[in-house]
Amino acid sequence: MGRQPCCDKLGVKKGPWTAEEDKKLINFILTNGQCCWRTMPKLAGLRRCGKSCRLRWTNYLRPDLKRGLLSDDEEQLVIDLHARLGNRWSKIAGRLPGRTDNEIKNHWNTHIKKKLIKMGIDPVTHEPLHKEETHSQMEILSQPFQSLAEIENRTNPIQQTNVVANTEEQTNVIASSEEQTIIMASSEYSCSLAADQNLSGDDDSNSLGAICDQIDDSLISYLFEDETPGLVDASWDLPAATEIFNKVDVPSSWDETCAWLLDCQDFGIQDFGLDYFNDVELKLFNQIDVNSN
DNA sequence: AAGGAATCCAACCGCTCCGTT
DNA sequence: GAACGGAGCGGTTGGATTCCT
Repeated sequence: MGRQPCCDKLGVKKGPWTAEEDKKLINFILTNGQCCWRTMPKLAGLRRCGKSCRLRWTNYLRPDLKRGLLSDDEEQLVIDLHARLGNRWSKIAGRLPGRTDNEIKNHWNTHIKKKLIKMGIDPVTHEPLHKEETHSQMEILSQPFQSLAEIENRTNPIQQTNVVANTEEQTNVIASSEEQTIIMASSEYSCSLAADQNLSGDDDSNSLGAICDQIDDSLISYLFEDETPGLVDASWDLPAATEIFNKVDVPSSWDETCAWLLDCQDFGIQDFGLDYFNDVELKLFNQIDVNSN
């Protein structure tokens, strides 16, 4: 006997969410909390699968989400964690507050993967793509890279030259130069990774490895634990957070409401407790009702 | 300006894990 | 221990947008 589908396929809407659906979902969760996803769509008056609701909430509507591109530091952390954990996006996301596994996965596939390949690094193994050549190039490196961004910058002059290239011959010469730089970059990356993985005990405070060394062993042991604690640690104290939230004006329109919720991205519901949101949602949805009439 | 290619990202799908009965 | 159901995870897709010719 196969398992039942997570939802009744008939009559279940798919595709992009409308503002009205978002409103219903937010309304329901703020009122009732994140209860059973399976029954939530029905209770919330949504013709959606429970999974779809959960995904929409966790990846887009949650008020504690950060928006926009990952910072250099975040990107660096993702690379390092990926080297250790592989494609365990939820574990990686767990160390980047306000970021979702989906967002990190997308960013990896669209940005970081390409950067690593460009640098001559295998994004799966984090090993240099030209391993045999790499060792002979290692001595050339005298200045450690400080970040992925710097590695990129160092490759830029060649890219600029590439634009000037017109003949096939010129292009070939440039390609080999670029390859050299890629090898150099990947060598540095490998050294950093090795240092990071405690394969090297050298003091390398400026290297990528040093940045990654900020992640201590306790973190790694945590990452391999089965249970994942909340994204935001206990250093958040509820009264202080509530005080901050009390200073936030309740929005006057639905658009503003969405923006307001996104403005709260640095805070999680779990930081304030359901009681707090029960209070806020009263104000919030009184406003929504007024504006929708 | 047009249209094809490339890129991005929200959303879906299928699977696994884990708790409950 | 088996069966079941809910939740979460990671891979993939497809539509929208941007870039390029």
